[in-house]
Amino acid sequence: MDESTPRDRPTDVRRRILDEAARLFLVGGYHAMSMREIAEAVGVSKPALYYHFTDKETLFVALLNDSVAQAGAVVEAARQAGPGCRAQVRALLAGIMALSPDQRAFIRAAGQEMVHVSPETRRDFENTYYRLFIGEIEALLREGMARGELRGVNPAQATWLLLGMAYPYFGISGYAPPGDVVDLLTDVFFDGLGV
Amino acid sequence: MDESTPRDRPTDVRRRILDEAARLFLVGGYHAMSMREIAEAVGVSKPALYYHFTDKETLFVALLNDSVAQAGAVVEAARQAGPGCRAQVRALLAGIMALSPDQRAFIRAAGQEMVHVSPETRRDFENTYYRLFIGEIEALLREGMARGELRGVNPAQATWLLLGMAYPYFGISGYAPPGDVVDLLTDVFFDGLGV
DNA sequence: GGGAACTTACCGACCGGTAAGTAAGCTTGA
DNA sequence: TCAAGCTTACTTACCGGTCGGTAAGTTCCC
Repeated sequence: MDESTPRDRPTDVRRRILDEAARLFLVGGYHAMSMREIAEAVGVSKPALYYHFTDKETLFVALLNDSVAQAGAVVEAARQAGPGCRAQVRALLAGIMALSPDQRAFIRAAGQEMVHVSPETRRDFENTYYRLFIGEIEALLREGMARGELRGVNPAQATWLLLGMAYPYFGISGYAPPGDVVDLLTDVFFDGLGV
Repeated sequence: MDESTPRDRPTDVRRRILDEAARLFLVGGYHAMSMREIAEAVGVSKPALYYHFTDKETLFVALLNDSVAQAGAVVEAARQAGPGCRAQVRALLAGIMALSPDQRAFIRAAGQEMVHVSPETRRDFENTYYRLFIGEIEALLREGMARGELRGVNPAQATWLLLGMAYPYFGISGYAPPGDVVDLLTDVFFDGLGV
């Protein structure tokens, strides 16, 4: 199949806009992702961006949706890791650490930068985020509790505990977590650090 | 002592600038904290801000230093909570949860927004932050390990684990964590969730 | 007089967004 | 077959608005 035509296919430009926008977003958040800079980085004029996305917020939401879809796929894969909750949690953490550092940094930053979009957009996004990511983890832990594999906490608190433990490794763009972190976090979550 | 003079004492204006800057920062980060809006909120002209602070970055750093001093005081108080590491960790978490939600939200946001200041300023701040907060927690945990109260992890990893677990409760400005969260986090950190 | 604590009025840079024009390809009717 | 007309994918040039920051003047107290 012939992919290269003399003229770039339009989907290429759209894809490159998203890539450059994500790169700039990682450098300095929503405000660093200026429409002028994105256009320059892609090599098109600024109104070309507005041809592909109605405004800056729409472009940002497209980035967010890509990101949440990736995160959702990680949870879905963890669910397949077996009926045991511990194995599922370990697979979830392994999947998160297997994302690129930039992907993790993007997920971290995205939550903070939602203040810059309209309330309706934010609400829509948070619903998607909950449905595809947080809610799925919560369900996974709830089932583990029903099977008696966890104790002493409700599913929502357990979810935030688990994500919180992983959170420092969502840190800096470009920083890879140490290799044994998946085992460490799994062990602490289930067994603690006390002697 | 007479606090009210016909003319406001200059330290009052300086204090009010810091207060309004912090409030605006919490609404939408560094960029939402515009010098014009701060001036209007305080009820002075914009150049009055530049009389008290050389530039926006200096003002922001003053906010950060206030915040890190508060956080450092919490760690220092936790250290007094006894020779036992578990009691110290519990006191640390209790101290964090006893801060106002806005103070916690500020600490959370500050880390993300350091990208907007110059590299030298960031480096200076990170040194202070480490010296007064992270490093002190790390020392506290290292001493606990030396006494055999913790196992299976190095002090730096344990520090980030502990802070990560608390992190979800640094979340939204205005949200107070549930009352039992200190016990929950302490128990998970030392004993885990496994049956 | 002189300094502390401001004010008014302004600067250039950058922001998101748009109006209007255009080159290239695709569709369709004679 | 081939020109007319429409659509896609842009371009140049510009808009009003906000940003951080400053020069120069003013008021008030010691």
